[in-house]
Amino acid sequence: MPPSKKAQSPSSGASASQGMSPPYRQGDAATAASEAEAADLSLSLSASFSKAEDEELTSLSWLHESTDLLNSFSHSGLRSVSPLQDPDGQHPRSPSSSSPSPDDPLLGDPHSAYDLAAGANRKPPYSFSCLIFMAIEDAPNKRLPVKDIYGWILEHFPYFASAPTGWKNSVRHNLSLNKCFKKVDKDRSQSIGKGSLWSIDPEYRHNLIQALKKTPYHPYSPGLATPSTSPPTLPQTFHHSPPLWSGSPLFRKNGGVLLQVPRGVIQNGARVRNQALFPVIRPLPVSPVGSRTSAIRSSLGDYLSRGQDSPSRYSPPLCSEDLQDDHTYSTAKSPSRLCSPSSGLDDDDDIIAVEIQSDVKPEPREIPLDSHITSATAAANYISQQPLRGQRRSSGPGAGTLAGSSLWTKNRARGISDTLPLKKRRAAAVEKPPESDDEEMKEAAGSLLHLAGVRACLNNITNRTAKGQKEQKDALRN
DNA sequence: GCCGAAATAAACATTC
DNA sequence: AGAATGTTTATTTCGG
Repeated sequence: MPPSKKAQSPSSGASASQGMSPPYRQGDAATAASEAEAADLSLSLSASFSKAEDEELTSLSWLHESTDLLNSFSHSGLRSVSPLQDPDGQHPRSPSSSSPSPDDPLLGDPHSAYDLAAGANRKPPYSFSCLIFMAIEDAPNKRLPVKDIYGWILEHFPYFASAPTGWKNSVRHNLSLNKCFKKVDKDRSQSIGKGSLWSIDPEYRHNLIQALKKTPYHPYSPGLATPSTSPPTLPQTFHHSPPLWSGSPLFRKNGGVLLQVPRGVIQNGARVRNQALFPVIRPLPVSPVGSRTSAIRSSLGDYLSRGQDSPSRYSPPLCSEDLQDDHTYSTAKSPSRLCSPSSGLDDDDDIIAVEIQSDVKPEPREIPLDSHITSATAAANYISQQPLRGQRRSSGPGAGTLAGSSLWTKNRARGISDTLPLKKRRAAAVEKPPESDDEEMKEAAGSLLHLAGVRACLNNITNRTAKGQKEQKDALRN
């Protein structure tokens, strides 16, 4: 395509994803909540998480309930923050390109981050994948034809009503390229007219949830403020915040008043301190934390202990705190993918965060914790399936990460059969052992398997005996 | 400057 | 036939 055409594109260069870098500013009254509040919250969270154990991941209800709880927490002395806006009102500013200004009218306004008025002319902060995910999740049957996905996006994001029509192409592009989405077999869904129904691949569902957790409006997105300049406000465990959207059960349950925005408008989930929605996040060893943090961590610790006591039970999706690994749901190779459908691993499988000790930065990685990943082979396989650096363009056409991670899969799949449809090739690729011969990756695999294998084995053992579990955990932490 | 992630554009195929 | 849908490739942008 001629570059000139690109230049003419009104939306070129203003991708939503790029606006998704944490455009937050931390509030200055975030330390107001009392110790007692933190303790209470801790207890409540524990109860909430305990309840979550009994729920299935097929529903986000556990998420929303926790959101509710933490929303109340957010009103107990923590100040809301808002995304920054470009002077043109189109895109959130990245923190790097802006300096906090006390005069910013958005600062502290809990409802201005992405409200109806702004939404009409501001590009949504959600990637297309997230938009599609939300649309499908909002559907009664969790499946939608493309046309209805358009409709949902239009309904909830007025921006697109006046946006160039290319966004529809992008939606279709995402649906096709993103392995998180899959077409419903048309045999079972006839009479919907042209096209197919699209649904979320359960295998990648938590990846999408993780993507949503990266809503740019989350005030404590890692890129927001450096720890040195920001007093400890929220616990580390509050690092990711799934947004609420109008169709979410919680939002509905509260009659749309939960977050006090007009019904039908996408809610800025960042205003909700619901970090602990993902209770199996294992807090990393970080710099000194406040008592609130400690309280939450204590709560999480309890949850973790209980969760490991019953490993077969539900365990909410883990969110790695590693910014790189977790940067997108697609790059974070789905742990379940690791074990592939044939392994029987599903969303209910336990996942552990492997904490790689580093003087510079901890790099937890998601490793499925089940019988399939307790061996060095499994860990090595996990590593070997990671996309190799430098393969991006040379390995073939790619459209980014959604596309990019599937890119790797696809390219591998392509070697299997160029004649099969893309997604069938993917499926075939999953069954085929990885062919990575990259020595560097093997070395990395060795390193990681040591960490992952040791930990996974430990956990496996501890799953058998509650007593052993506690001891192993202690040993692990030491 | 490189890389990753995502958006965007477009060509082409398929389906209705 | 034409529009909608689906797939694929190429390119661009921007933050890290």
